[in-house]
Amino acid sequence: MKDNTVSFQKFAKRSQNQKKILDAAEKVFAEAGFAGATTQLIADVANLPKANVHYYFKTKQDIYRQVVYNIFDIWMEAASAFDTELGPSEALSRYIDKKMDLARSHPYGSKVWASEIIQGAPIIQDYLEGQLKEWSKDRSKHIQRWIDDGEMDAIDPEHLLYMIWSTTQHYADFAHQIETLNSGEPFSDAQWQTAKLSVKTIILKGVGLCVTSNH
Amino acid sequence: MKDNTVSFQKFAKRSQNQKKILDAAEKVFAEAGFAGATTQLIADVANLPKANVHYYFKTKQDIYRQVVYNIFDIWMEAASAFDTELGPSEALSRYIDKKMDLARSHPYGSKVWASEIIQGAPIIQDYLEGQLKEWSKDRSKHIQRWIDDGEMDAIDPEHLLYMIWSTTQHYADFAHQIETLNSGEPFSDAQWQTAKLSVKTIILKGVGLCVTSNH
DNA sequence: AACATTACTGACCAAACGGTCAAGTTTTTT
DNA sequence: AAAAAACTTGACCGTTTGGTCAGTAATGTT
Repeated sequence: MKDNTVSFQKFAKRSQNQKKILDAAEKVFAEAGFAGATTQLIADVANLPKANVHYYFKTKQDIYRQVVYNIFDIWMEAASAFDTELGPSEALSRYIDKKMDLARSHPYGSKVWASEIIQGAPIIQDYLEGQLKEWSKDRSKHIQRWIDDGEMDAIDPEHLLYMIWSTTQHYADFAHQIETLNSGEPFSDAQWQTAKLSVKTIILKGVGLCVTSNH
Repeated sequence: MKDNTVSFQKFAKRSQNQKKILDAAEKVFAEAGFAGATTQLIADVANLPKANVHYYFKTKQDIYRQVVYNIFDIWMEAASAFDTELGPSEALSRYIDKKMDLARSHPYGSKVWASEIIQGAPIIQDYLEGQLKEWSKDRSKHIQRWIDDGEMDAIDPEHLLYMIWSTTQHYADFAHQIETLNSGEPFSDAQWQTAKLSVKTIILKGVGLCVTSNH
């Protein structure tokens, strides 16, 4: 059988094993840090022999790099929720919503990202200086325009962005602390709802806006 | 000479070397994580032979534990700035100020703390369940009282605390990212001032208060 | 001066690590 | 069916690690 189906299966197997490894690695890197993560543990979590992991990825750093890049892509895609065509209330509201959803759905990714930055971004410095810088300068300008148009309070745009990033990511990165203070229980759906609303309410009102509707 | 001076010197030498080691360790743990920090590097930064480090601390985990405990003490001391005898504006304002000052003066400590929580607090779980839980429940009650008395908006007190923690600590933990977005330069005095004011302004206004004065 | 305690350190070691490799199996292509 | 390519894996290896230890120096005590 030499039709496309076979080729697709071949591709699927490779890509499928790579995904298994990357998923396992994301969790292990998040819970142990780069140095504390062993290839053996990644292999165990992925349910593969260690040598097989090295068949798909040459080095531990290659796996790590791929994990961080994947996270970065997800962040950047979420960033498009910050649609400046909408008004400031709507744009900020949607962006915060999206970031809170990601904090819940991708906690490991957020943790790996946080650890990477804490340690001085030895791997993804180029992404910080490139895409992230560009994106944040661009959004800052839009926020400044809203301010100039009198649509919101005169707040330094970059600090507003930092506040949104830190607050939303806190629910992923510090989930363990929050869980401990929540009687050891993870947030329920209702608690996540409250969290999202609290964050949006404080930040929007804090810059002279108000929450428009609930997404 | 068998007076107190001698005993004090003896004590001073021991305590002085321990401090050298702990200061070095705080930096190394912050920049490499627990697993990535080697006792050799800690020794090098402390300017001591490795064997000497192990003379004062039995294991790497003992050093780490001490570092995290020291940080926790500093956080808790800062927490007293949240003086509930003052009104909500003054209390929150001072607390945010104090936390921002610590983000600037103790960035390594904040980073070690963040990494520890991210990895599930394997070492300091007892502190989370004890002192931190007690403190935050207590402050939450005070905030709730302010709300009940109509002194501020009805915001879930715990989420307000999380917002203060995440926002202030972000300036320490993500300092490298912020620096990159700031043309590779660390914040100047004026920029720190702006940061503090921005954070206070948004949060206080966000919960229906206003910044009282500048400390 | 003799003794005791504390401080210091180079050399060493077992364990764990990231990574390799040769020898196998399975799958795809011809 | 046979050759080629891709996948799988147990066994192995050089390096690095946290930690030990015996021996020495310095300091304090009598």
